[in-house]
Amino acid sequence: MNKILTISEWEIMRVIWTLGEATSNQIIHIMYSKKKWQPSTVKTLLNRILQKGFLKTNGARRNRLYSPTIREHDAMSQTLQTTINSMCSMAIGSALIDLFDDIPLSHSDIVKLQTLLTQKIKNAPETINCDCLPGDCEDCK
Amino acid sequence: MNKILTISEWEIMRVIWTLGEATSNQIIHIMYSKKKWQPSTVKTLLNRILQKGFLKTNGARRNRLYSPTIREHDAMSQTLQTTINSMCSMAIGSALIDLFDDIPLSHSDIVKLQTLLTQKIKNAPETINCDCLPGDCEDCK
DNA sequence: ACCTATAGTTTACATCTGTAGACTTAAAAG
DNA sequence: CTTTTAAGTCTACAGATGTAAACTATAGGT
Repeated sequence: MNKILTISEWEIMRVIWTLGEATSNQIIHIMYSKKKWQPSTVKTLLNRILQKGFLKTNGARRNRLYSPTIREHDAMSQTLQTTINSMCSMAIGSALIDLFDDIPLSHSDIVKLQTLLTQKIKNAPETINCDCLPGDCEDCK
Repeated sequence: MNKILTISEWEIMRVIWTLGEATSNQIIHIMYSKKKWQPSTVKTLLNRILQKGFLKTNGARRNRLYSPTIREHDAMSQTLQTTINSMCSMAIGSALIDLFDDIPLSHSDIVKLQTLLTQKIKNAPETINCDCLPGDCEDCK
């Protein structure tokens, strides 16, 4: 599946991931208090997400339960990966470093990240090549 | 400016950032070899980016030079930040950790990241709260 | 068994995106 | 000076997205 959740769809998915499963009614109420979205908006989004395959239902004709078909975690990585794939490989590192300044990370996240980096540095290349131009990019040296 | 570059627009921007500035003709050729995009496609994209304010021109009526109004770096952080803002704060950390496994990072990027984390861990909170439901999220403990 | 409220389905519509052909006009060539 | 060529502008069009009203049918109440 190469579909991608949009920003609005993410808002819906977040509440379902958090609740584990939910009825449209629940989601409608939550989205109203979070965003003042109208019931129809939520219903439309729910169907679109269903079509994209990120949600499934228990099949009930009424008070149907919606639940995720993918872990939040995996969806996040996927979405971020897609975004990053359209950017210059050479510049990703420093952009992420910048980003990290603003992103709230828990103590344990940081420890995990440090462990990962300690591993990763062992085989890290000296430089990452720019892949913005066809062929070799002389300007990137 | 709260505009965001789309995936296709990123492709164009990447070459301009790499070259510093460029004529439409240059970009047309490069995009043809990279993506087989037709000249019109590039022209349209160029204008849309201009309208969004991420590019400016030198005003020439012909062989006009296009150049960025924002650093690649900053555009990257901005775009990633927007994406991340629609996700659960609590889950970002571990999603990024996952991501890092696949992202190529240079030796020096990793060192910088390590330095940053060493700083960041000093004031890191024990946990980051989930912000997917309105009010306090009991399910996230 | 009948009514009603509401969950679920259809339709709507403006804007954005991806992709590109057609048209205009002025710079370059002859 | 006229012609040609190509850079820049306009138009196009299907599909995605954000946002929501209108419609339908049935589960649950009386």
